[in-house]
Amino acid sequence: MLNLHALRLFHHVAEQGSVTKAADQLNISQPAVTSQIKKLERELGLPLLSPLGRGILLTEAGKRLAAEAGRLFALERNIEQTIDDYIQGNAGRLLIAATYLPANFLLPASIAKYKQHYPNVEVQFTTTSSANAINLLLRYEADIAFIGGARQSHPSLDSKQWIEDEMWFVIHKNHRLASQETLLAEVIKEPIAFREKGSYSREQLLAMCQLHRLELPKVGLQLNGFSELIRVVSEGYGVAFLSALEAREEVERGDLRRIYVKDVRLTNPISLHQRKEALPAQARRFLDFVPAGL
Amino acid sequence: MLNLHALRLFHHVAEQGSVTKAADQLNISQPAVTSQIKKLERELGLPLLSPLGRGILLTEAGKRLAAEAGRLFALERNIEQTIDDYIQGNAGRLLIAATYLPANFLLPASIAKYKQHYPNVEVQFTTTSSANAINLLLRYEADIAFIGGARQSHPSLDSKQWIEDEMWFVIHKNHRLASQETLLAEVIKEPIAFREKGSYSREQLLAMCQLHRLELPKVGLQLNGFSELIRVVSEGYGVAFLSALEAREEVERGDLRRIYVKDVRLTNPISLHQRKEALPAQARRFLDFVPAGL
DNA sequence: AATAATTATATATTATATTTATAATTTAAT
DNA sequence: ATTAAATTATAAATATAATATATAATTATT
Repeated sequence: MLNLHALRLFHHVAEQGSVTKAADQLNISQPAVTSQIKKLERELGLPLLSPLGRGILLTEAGKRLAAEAGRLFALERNIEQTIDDYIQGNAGRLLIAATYLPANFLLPASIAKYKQHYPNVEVQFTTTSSANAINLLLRYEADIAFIGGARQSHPSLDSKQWIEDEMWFVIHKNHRLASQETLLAEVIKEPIAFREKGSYSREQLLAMCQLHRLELPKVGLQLNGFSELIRVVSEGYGVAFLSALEAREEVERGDLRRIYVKDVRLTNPISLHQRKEALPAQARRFLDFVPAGL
Repeated sequence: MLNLHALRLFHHVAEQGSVTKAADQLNISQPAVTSQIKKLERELGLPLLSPLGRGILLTEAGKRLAAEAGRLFALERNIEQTIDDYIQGNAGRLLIAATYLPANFLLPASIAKYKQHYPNVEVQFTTTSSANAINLLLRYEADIAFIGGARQSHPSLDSKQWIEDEMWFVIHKNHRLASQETLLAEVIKEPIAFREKGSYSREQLLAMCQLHRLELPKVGLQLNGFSELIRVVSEGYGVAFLSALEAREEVERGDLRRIYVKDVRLTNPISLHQRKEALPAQARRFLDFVPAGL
């Protein structure tokens, strides 16, 4: 096990060819340098310097050791550079977890812009359930998580509201309710195309019916993804209750129309989660590319 | 400038996956390790470890740093090995200086044997004047010097007598004095083939004549190398006064004959010189292959 | 709930590196 | 030849840093 502190001082002495100059460069006193080099010589059992006039000369062993020390401290500088790149967020990994809504409608644009600015950062983007996103954060397998719907959280995480998306009722453009104002009681007379059990939209809608003391709507269809849902409603079957983000494109294109349900105004909260410790630079930089929350 | 001490402890922690095990391995207490790692985290501004149950987990930055640290400490072991080879005398350089007599008649056999045992040592063998041999020692451009003739020396060098070679008078095999006993006074009536001015044999012979209060011999021929000298005498011209080592082969072959000069018994001392500090292992090992002095 | 294992923290102690002052050596200058 | 300047070496005192001890806090295991 080499004495790397003493070796560092020796490295400077070898480079400068002088104990005094090395001490100046190191901002320590000359005797401190002499003493460390004597110590290194004792530890190695090799003479490294020999006096030459007023000054010193490297012995053969000294020259060889200096060459090796040069390699070692070059590697050290290399590592420092790597660390600095990492700290600056110019290298390393960016670990993002998200649920399907932000993963599909909000983040892709941000990730693309981020990658253009930080091409050397390896981006790992995981779409998963909100519960698993939390786990990834805790296990350091994600640095930030974007979670839509239910406000999942955890005591050792920091969470904040990010975007509040409106919930929309949508229907086929030729339906009599298309673009009409009406009430929830009217809407649930129509067959409803639902997402899977436990999904935020489904739970919210059922809760709203209970609140209004209405009969629960009949589950006309149950579908697993938002695009399947939209396709079915576009084909003319029933009403869908979903995030504006999911439906906006179809509505703007005119394939679907909203129903303006006056007595229901629900939103789908999307939140941002991270560990309590300081955010890694990669994630911090990424957030610069993410549209600000409301 | 990395804190290489703390980095070393961190390296062990990363390798063991445990602060406690690393402390055991390092033979220091567990809090010493924890404290150094906290210090490193502060210095780098990066979290390296995070608690995981009872135990720790490397952060992303920790994993990256551990990989870099692995490279650095592997290089350290490499250097240690190089140093050890050097200390054992299995690598490095062997720097020998010698004057022509040991360089030609004594050392070549030793160097050959040494090289067979230590093929990885670079041998540098310089034939030069005795004064320059001393300089090479002082400038660390030689580790040992074999000097024939005048007993050169220097206060900061250790010198010791090594071999005492006899001085011989030799002459052509058909000469009337060939293999005869006689006196110096008789010999110097013959023409003498001399080496260059200042050479040991020439000075010694002239001093001997003065001591015996004889007229100085006439310089029949002056030659610069011993082989030229021998060739001339072999061809039948005059008497040569030289080291037994130089003449032995020719005498044994019968081309030359000695003259046994009863009132002159001179020797050519060959001495061994080194700096006062410990001899490098390469030179120490080499001396094992050198025939012991008288 | 109790125990064992592990890391974290606080304080005291020890070890180590550094400074200050000065000596010794050598070169260069007068 | 003396003197002055530059450099490294040495010794003692000081400052800094690393470590040990004791204990707390956390978590997994029984």
